[in-house]
Amino acid sequence: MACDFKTIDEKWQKFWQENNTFRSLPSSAHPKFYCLEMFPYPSGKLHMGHVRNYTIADVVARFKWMQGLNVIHPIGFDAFGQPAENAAIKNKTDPAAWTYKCIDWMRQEMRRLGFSYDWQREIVTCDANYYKWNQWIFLKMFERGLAYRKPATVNWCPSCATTLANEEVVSGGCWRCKAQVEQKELEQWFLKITDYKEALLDDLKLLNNWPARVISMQENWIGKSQGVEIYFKIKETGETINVFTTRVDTIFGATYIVLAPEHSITVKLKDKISNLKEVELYIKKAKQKSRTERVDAAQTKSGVQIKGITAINPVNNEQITIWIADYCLMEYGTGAIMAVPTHDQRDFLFAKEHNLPLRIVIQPQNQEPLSEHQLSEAYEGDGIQVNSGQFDGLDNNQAKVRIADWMQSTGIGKIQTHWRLRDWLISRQRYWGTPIPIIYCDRCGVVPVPDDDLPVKLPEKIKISGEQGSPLTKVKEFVNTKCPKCNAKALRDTDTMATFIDSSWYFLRFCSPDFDSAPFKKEDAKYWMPVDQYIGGIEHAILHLLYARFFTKFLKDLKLVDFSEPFNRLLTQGMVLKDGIVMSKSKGNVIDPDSVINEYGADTLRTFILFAAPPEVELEYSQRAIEGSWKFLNRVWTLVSQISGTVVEKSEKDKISALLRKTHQTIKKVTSDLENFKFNTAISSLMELVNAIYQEVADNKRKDAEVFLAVKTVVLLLAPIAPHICEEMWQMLGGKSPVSKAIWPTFDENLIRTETVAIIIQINGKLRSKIDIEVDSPEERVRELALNDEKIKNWLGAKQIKNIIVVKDKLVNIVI
RNA sequence: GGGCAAGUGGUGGAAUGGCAUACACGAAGGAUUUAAAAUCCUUUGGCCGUAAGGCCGUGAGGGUUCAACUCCCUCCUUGCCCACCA
Repeated sequence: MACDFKTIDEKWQKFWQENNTFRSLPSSAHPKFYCLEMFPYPSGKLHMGHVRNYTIADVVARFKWMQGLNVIHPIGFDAFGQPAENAAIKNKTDPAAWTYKCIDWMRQEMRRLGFSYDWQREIVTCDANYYKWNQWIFLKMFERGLAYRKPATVNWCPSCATTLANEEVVSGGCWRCKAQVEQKELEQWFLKITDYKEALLDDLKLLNNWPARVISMQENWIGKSQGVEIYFKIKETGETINVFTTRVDTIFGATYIVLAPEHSITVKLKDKISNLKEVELYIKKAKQKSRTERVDAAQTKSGVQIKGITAINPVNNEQITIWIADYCLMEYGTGAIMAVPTHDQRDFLFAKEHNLPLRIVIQPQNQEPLSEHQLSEAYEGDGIQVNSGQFDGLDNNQAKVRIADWMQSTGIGKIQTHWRLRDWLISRQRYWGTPIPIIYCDRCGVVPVPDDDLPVKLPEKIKISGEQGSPLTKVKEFVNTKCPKCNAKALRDTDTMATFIDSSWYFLRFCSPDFDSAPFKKEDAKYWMPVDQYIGGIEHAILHLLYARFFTKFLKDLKLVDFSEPFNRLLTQGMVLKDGIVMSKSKGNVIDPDSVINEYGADTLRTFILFAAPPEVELEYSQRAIEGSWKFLNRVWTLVSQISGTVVEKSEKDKISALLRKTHQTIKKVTSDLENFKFNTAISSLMELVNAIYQEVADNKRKDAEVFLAVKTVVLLLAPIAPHICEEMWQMLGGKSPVSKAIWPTFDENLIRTETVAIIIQINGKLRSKIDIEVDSPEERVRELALNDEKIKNWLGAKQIKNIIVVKDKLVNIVI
């Protein structure tokens, strides 16, 4: 009789819900375990990527429950964001209505997958009870000077009169109306994440249980680099241009200087520039380009020389030309670079384009010396200094240090540390987000909304057209207010916050979701935090994780938390593919999880997704493999059905049977596999145990205590993976309380140990024979047995034995 | 362009430096069935051989080692992330 997955799914989902099985409260009786997945954006339906993410987390949570830990496993919705606004424009509805509809749908799907959430902790970030605390944290940052305003450029569509996100700019045009996108400067709010750059970098060392590649991505993003700031004098005026370089060893090869179009020197020395018109035209054009356009690798090496002024290289007093090029960005370094075309590929291409001089200053060792006129690309490797004055003959890495010291002591440069990390721009000219709690008063200036007036509520049911700027600017009741200081007429900030703010501290809100006098209750956070296991996609490896770390450090400075890193252990799961490409709407290869659940049940989908690949790598969706998982679960089901009604017979006591040993081996293997997220091999070994039970029942017609134990063990070990049918089977086997809260089985090392062990015999490293011998046999005996083995004797013949290597209980290798 | 992964049967994938291909899918054969589905059992890396058995084999080429899918070097391919980041 095949298993009726659908009925069983519903029965147990109802049971868990009615019995609050996964409700978690602080308790000193058991150690806590905080299991968290990256909460979803409510876009409409769950996709396979969600299913994978949440299934992995669910197995971890259920496994920890069964191991007796006090587990917190919450879920919520990251509900603010542009898609809701766009959907509202398209369907002429309200973003709130659309969002809550999506949430209802997704919540239902999550229930249908049997996830063990504590639903009483659910949070939705577009709820004023949540975003109130975004505003509160923002104001705390404002008080401490960590939130500040400065002008910044945005992508601006002149025809829609609205700002565009980078992804809404499609090859230089607006995605909706195709109009040419402009760059517009606006006063915007920034958070001073750079104040925490050192801690953000240093504390990466504490994250031993994060994937190495996420650590290195964060390191690169923070981008600490040691280098030298070099002062180039302008011959004609005596002004100085500061240049930052990490390759000071190449300074003698600098043959020109490149400035960012925004560099102030062009304005300052206007009068001296002989081709001013040409220069100004270039600057104007460069400023119109979006950042992405400017950094587009396909772009030609455009640039223009500033005529009438020349720079002096301070190390050799050489006069060199000065250029402006849009590939040089003002935000990095000093907005000016020294160009060394022989040892930097970008400079090389630029120099070739504009016919600029080359000089080699580093010669590679152990190969033909390079020459300027034969160079086809820059040489960026190490070597020996040449054409470098008193530093000739030094190894370039040594020279780097010597030149830097020399520059510092002679005052032509200064050793400096540069960071790539910029402050975080959080203003969005959008409706569907947290209003920025700031009021502008003619008399008092920038005034923060007092704590007592929080939340600044987002006006509801307003018209959103996607045109004529931010919708909030047109809501008079919202914009017009009174200054909290002087009570005069004043205006609210009409921007909203970037949604990454919402996800930067939500893990703390889960600890006390209803608390109403602070973002979270200190004692609760102290009990539950930090997150023991965090699980999510690699696409969040940089921004989300960095912002969450930043917020945590800030909250520590506020003394609201006593730890500096929010996530102890991180798992980044791989993507779900179909036919070798990422499953996505745009590719049209999406499989709806719902349809799989309807046909095969939630447990089948869960088992498949865990079995098909290790969690960190890509997973290829396969209908056949779904059926395979379904077959396996049915096999287990059939076994339990057959055995559950029968009388248990006594088993022979005197010896440890193969089945009992296999049972204990499987407990050991599955336990360690689940600890290490090796779900695929955990399932394999469960399959092996099930196969072994089938053999016993078929061959020996056994239905004794050992068979019962083996079957019960399968149900327990499988419970985190396929919880619905395991609950049902557990009940069939006489379990009184839910298997979800049953005690995880333990193994007996004595039952695993065997008396004999198979030793492999190699000749010159190749397998030639095998023998069974007693465990712990002395080397002498192993050697003797190996040499007396018939097959080995044949192989050896009269050949001379050079050496024999014996690895205890494992192998003998005879070298001839 | 930079950084980081990965490359193993027809397919998804196993393998603390020690039996390569566990487990599963697919395929072939068999049992059961009036028949089919489902289920159960057997076989299944390639080549040679009736067989016993042998040889080859983890992207390519080198190296270290008694022994390499695993460690080192060079290269190729694919994927991901970041990107004129000085």
